[in-house]
Parts: sequence; C-alpha cells; structure tokens
Amino acid sequence: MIKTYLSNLLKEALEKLKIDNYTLNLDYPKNLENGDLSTNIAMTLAKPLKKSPKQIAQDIIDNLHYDKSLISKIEIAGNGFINFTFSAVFYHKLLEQIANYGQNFGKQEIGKDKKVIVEYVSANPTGLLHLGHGRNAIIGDTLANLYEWLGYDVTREYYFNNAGNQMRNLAKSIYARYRQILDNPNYPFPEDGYFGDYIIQIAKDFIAKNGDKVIEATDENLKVFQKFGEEWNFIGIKNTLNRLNVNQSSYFNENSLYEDGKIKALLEELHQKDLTYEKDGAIWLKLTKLGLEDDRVAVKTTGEPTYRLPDIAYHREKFLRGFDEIVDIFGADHIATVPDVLATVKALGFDTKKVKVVIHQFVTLTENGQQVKMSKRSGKSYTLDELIDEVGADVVRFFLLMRGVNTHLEFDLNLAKEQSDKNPVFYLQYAYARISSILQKVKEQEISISNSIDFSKLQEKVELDLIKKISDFPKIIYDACEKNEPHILSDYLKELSTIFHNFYHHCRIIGESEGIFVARLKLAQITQITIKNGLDILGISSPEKM
RNA sequence: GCGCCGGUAGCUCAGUUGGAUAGAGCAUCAGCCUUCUAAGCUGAGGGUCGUGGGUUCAAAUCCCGCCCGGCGUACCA
Repeated sequence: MIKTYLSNLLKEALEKLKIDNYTLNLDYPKNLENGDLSTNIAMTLAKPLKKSPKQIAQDIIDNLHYDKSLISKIEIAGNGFINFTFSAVFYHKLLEQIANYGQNFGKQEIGKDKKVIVEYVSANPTGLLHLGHGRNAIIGDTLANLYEWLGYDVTREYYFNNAGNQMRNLAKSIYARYRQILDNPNYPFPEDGYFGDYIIQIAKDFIAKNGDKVIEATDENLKVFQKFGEEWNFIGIKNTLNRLNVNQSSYFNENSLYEDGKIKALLEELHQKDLTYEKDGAIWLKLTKLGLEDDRVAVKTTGEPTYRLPDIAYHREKFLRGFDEIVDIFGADHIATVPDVLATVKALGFDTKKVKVVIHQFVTLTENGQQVKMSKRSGKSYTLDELIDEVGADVVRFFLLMRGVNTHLEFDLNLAKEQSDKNPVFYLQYAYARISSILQKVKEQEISISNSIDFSKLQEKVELDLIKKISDFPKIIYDACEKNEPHILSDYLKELSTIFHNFYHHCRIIGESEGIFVARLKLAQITQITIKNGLDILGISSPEKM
C-alpha cells in the first residue's frame, strides 16, 4: 500500500521529466537511517541519460509533488539512492484505510472472473500417504487458498492413477497376503510388491467381507482385489487429508480417460500431426521434433500406454475445461515428465504459458539427529497419519510450509513434538491468543469504548512499525501466490508476531487514557484480523487461549 | 556422461529478482514477571555466502570452469 502510493508519485515526476524507459524499484532499506522506502532509479538511469545519479535524483525530487504532511523527509544518499521517510500522519491514514476493510483485509480482486485449477496430492491409491505427499498436499492446498484470496474461482483437484502396473502390483500383493493367511503361509510374495503391514490389514478386511471365494489367481479375481485395495486406500488417504484440513472437491481418475476414449483420440491426433512412429513393436513420441533430447515410448509393446500418454491427455482435458491458469504441484521425482507433457500439449495447439508447474524438493524426517527412512514399498514407512497423531495437524502444516519449495526440507521430529516456545508454530498462535485475551478482558470489565477513534494518538515507534508491517499483508499474499512460495506468508506472520509481541511489551492498552486506549485496542484488533487471515490461508487454527 | 535442484553463523533456513554495515529461529552466554498470558521481551558472541575466474559504479544474487550433496535420466508413475 505504501509502495503503491509512492510509485504513483514517482511515475508522475518521471513523466514530467519526459523519461519513459525505466523500471522502478522501491525497496525497504535494511538500515533504519536510510528511511522507510528507497529507490535506486537515479542510478539505473545514469547510463542512458548520461548524467550523474545525484543530478538525476535531484531532478526527480524537484518535480515531485507530494503532501508534506505525509512524507516528512526525502534525501539523496550514498551513490544516488533516494530515501523517503513517512510521517506518523501517513501511517495513521493508512491504518484508517485498513480498518475499513474489516475482516476482509487482504482479499483482492486480481483474479476476478478467472478460473484456476490446482492439482495436488495425486498419489496413487496403492498405500497410505507419507511425509512427501504431505508436503505436496500442504503446498497445493495453501496455494489454492492464496488464489481464492486473490479472487480466483479455484478448482482443487486430485488426479489418481487407477490403471496400470502399480495397481496390478497392489492387487498381487493383497492376493499373496490373502493366500498366506487362508491356506498357504509360504505363498510367494511378489518381489516388487508392497511390503507394508497395511497390505495384511487389507487382506484381513477382504476376508471378513468375501471369505475364500476368490481363491483362484485369475485375472478376473485379481481385479476384485485391485478394486478392494483401491477403495480401502482411498478412504485412508481422504481421511488423512481431512485431518490436515486439506479438502479437495474434484477427483479425476485416469481410468476415465480410457473409458471415454480420450487416450485413443489423443493417439489419433498425435499420429495425424506426425508426432508418433512405430519402432520395436512400440509406439514412440517424436519429442526430438519438438526440441527435446530423446524420443520416448508412448505405448509399450504390451499395448499398454506409458504414464506419459494419460498425463498428456489429462492436461489437454484441463485446457478444454476452460481454465485460465493451470497449476501442478509435483515432487522432484516427477520432474522428468514435465518437459514431455508441456511440449506435446503445446504441439497440440494449447498455450502452455498458462501452466505453472511447482516442483518441490524432498522431505527428510529426522529424530535425535538421525534420519528416519520412509519408503512405501519397503514397508518401513512412517505414515502421515502417525505424524499427525504425534504432533498435531497445525504443526505438520506449518513445518511443511516454512521452507522454500526448492530446498530440501528437514522435518525435525524433536522440535515438532516440542510443546513449548521452541516450536515456531506456537509463536504465531500465541500472538493471536494474547490479543484474544485482551479483548476478553475488555469485555469482562465492561469498559466503555467510544466510537470515534483518533489514530493520531499512536505516536510510539512500535505502533508505527506495527502499522507499517500490517499494511504489507495484501502484497505478501500476492507475492506468495505469484511466486508459488507459501513460506513467504509464514515468514511474514512470524515477523508480524514479533512486532506485535514487541508492541505488547512496550504499550499497555487497558488502563491507558480514553484516546490511547481506543486507538491501541483497534490496532490490536486489526493485528488480530491480519494474523487470523494469514493463519486461515495457511490452514492453521487460531486458538483463543493457549 | 547428461539434465534439474541445492551448498549462506555450531544446526535448520531467509535474503525484497544487481544495492547501502549479509539476516532470522534454535543452540550458547548475560538480563527482565506485585501491571492486558514469560509459549513473551532486551542484549552479547558467532560468517572467506562451496571454490577459482569474469561482467560493473555496485555480486550471496548475473556468466564460465571446478568440487560436494539430493533427484532424475525406464517399454515404473
């Protein structure tokens, strides 16, 4: 909000000087002596204008028409930075504006009339979710929330693969356990099967329902096991997601692409565009023709498509469904498919600029400095559910959000279990609870609050710092969404909480004179709304008491 | 071999798209509760930004080489 105000002024001045080819940067100086806001515009213009930065800076200032009651100081510093210092009056007006937004502070209309689809989790129903899926789920869910706050119409979608090899593997694994339990303890378990104990549980549940009537290992019977396993796992997955406050309303399954003939149609279209050929009994995609390194197999010699084909068909569907933006959340292990899919979809005539692919790196779980292994197939998996049982959904969400998506995330189980000030989640929630506590006390004591609020009573430095920080909130939401980086928001909330705790220690509310009391109370309320809105977006609860 | 991501304080990580004296949390040390919740606040120490070059008024940030770690490079998804 502050930046917008100042950049408009600067644009006017530059227009007067007939300078039109520039990029305007406004930064918050690290050093307080350098004002509230700073621009390097004069330095970047030095070369094209062939003038000294200081001269240009002076020219700009001379042409700047501003309200002296709002900006208290403008100076040229260093090699040509222009530093602006705002007056208390400016912040008071800012706070008035923010107060008018009420509960909706932070909501925007940038995405009005635009449809976005965010695809996340998308784990195949071959087992329960683990920590890696968790990161995917939380990033996707939070981005979806951010889009909603920007005014987009958001579809939250889960794509799952219920055809193909992995699912047959699941069926065979369940079947083997089934036989082991029923009639043959030595029945061979498939080498690349799913070794987790949950498979045994699925087999037991299966027996309870169906008994021994599907004892023959026919293809038809295996399908029965597959269906049963798929549903069993899916119920578990949905349940886990629910516990994490992740709610997807749209499910897209791979099978439907076959059933509706979409795969066949796609192959046909690719063939017509001369993007496929046959070799060694398989059908290949001519990806080299589209500028990629190697051609890849689209249909195996078995007649079954590789994952690529349905992936392409699915993305084609997303375009046809009319979304303005398409967001995919993938783990780093899926990175190989991205160029193939995008290049092919583009060749089919779609604008792939609409697609944003968010690749997140892996998560490692550590306990007492030791890494805890989490492999689904080996069976020694630490499931997301177990983690939620141990530390709670708020902590899981926050820990999975608080790093940039591009860095490996170390989930420290000891720190997460810590129910104390060491745990960063509580720091934010505590700020919220503290404000609740004050508001509660005001209510209990039936202190009369006058309706007229005079923000000019707020003159302490912490008070102005707090207002300044609060005013950044809408921009933070925008940035976090634009850059696909939820941690921008969690970092911001930490900083906001710090300033609030600071304010809390320096400034009393209850017991101050009427004018100050009312102004500070309102400031605290607005802080609370900001924290609440931020936590809502992160999908974390805001406790009234701690 | 090739491709993608990362290497910043003892540990985990930020770093506003090239800006001013590189930051935070945890850990360590020293202080602050008869006052709205001490799950808080104040202060101190701690750095060859992996490494070698280059680009310019200015590089943790951009370009090139090298080293280390993760992932990928399937007719698995």
